[in-house]
Amino acid sequence: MAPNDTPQARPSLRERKKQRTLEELAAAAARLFAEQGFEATTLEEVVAAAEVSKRTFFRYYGSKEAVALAPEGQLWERYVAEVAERPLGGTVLDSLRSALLDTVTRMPLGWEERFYACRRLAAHSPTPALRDHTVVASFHVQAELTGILERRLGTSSEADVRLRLLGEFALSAWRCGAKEWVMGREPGQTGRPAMDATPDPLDAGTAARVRGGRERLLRRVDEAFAAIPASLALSAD
Amino acid sequence: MAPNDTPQARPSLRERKKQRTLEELAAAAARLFAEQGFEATTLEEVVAAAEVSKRTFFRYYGSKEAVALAPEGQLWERYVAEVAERPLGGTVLDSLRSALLDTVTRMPLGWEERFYACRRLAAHSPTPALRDHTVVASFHVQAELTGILERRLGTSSEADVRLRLLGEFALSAWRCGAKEWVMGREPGQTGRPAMDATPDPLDAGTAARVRGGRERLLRRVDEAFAAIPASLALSAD
DNA sequence: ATATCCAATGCCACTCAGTGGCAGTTTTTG
DNA sequence: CAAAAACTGCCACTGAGTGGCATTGGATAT
Repeated sequence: MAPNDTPQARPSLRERKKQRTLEELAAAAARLFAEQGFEATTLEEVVAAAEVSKRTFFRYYGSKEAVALAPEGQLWERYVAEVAERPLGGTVLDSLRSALLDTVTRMPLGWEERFYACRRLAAHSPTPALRDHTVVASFHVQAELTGILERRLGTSSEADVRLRLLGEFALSAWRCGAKEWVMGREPGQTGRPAMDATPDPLDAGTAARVRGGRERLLRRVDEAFAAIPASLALSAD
Repeated sequence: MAPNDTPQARPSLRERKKQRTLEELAAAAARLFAEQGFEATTLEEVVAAAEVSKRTFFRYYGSKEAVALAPEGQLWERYVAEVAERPLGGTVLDSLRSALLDTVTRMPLGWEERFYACRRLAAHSPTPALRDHTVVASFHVQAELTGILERRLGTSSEADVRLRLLGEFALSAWRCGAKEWVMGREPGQTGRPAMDATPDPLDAGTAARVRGGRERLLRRVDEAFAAIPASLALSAD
């Protein structure tokens, strides 16, 4: 039925246009939010810059927050697909970890810069709307993971609680690792700020070598996963 | 300076009035939301029922969601206070667990019914607004816990990641335990629904013996905490 | 090529949560 | 009792998000 059963499966013109608007919206949003801040920018401005109607915007993104965090959304989309398909062996938590690391690794070129930009935007916003949205998004992922694992493991009895917990832990590790990364903190370092006090709206030029690139993000997340057992045993001096 | 340095510290008249409006708002909201649903009820109706202006409402609650989940908010308020003050010994996770259980135990009489009502409301709402809010709220708690623990333990070096993870785990266990509770699922039970299919808006009469009361909630949360180590080791058949 | 179909878009009016500002009221304080 | 401070009400306003309907423009069949 589809006109393109060709091995290379060129997406139809219509699909390509949709993809283009999707990206243009994200790009326009990223630019405007970076320039003026998230709350100082209205949706009207974004859709005007992307040359679509406000009504159309909401057919692509669920909210103003969603488009601001588009890079993160892309990650989650691929992550759940990865967990749903990859063969899983060893402990489930290890599977979730390696699936996540692989997904990050395979994200398109330059993704980490866009991701860094949106996380930084969230971290520096006066209102918590964006921060809250990242949390909520990671929870939708957790819920999906739980469902997938139930299906793939034939969820037995009270293993149920354990499965839910696993999803939580995987996302906890991600949140911690990602947070460490955006804060640019070195692992064996103490105290809070640990980076030159730069509340610069847009870091000038290549100053954003993006906190050490994607490899460092991977390392941070990996460390967070690895720290899980030790954290459970942590006791008060 | 305060006019009441009396041992019994009677809160000033002004304080008592504030407390009253706070409760009246929560009560009016709970009633209307239960009757008509969360999204079908406008804020105007709520403030009319409580006989305050909309402007005043926002001086008491941060959002429409916040007042709907007021019982949960009360819990968190007391929980962070508890963690901040109680002496902590043994593993940190155990401290977080027992602090949470104690806090639940000491909540005012009838709290679990209001809590159950608002959780059920969230679970049955067509829009995810309330569900999302519970998640966000638990994260603000997690952030506060992390801060408190840093202060109390003199956060050393990379113990930082572990601390953050601990906060996440405590709240993960809470979320899982509370979810089990509201779903009324028995621990050694399989499958999804596990309760008679009752999407009844208000369970008739005392039908809500509230899923076994507060003790069962405590047990569920305790079980979730206890399941943490086992979940880490869970492997694919 | 032309007629047809249907997905995607644009436009418009609308709801409603949430905010700023200021004037009026009540409690506290001296 | 007067002045200060805290609290409230009213009103206008912003801006996100939605429903409905007409219109455009790829896709498809003849």
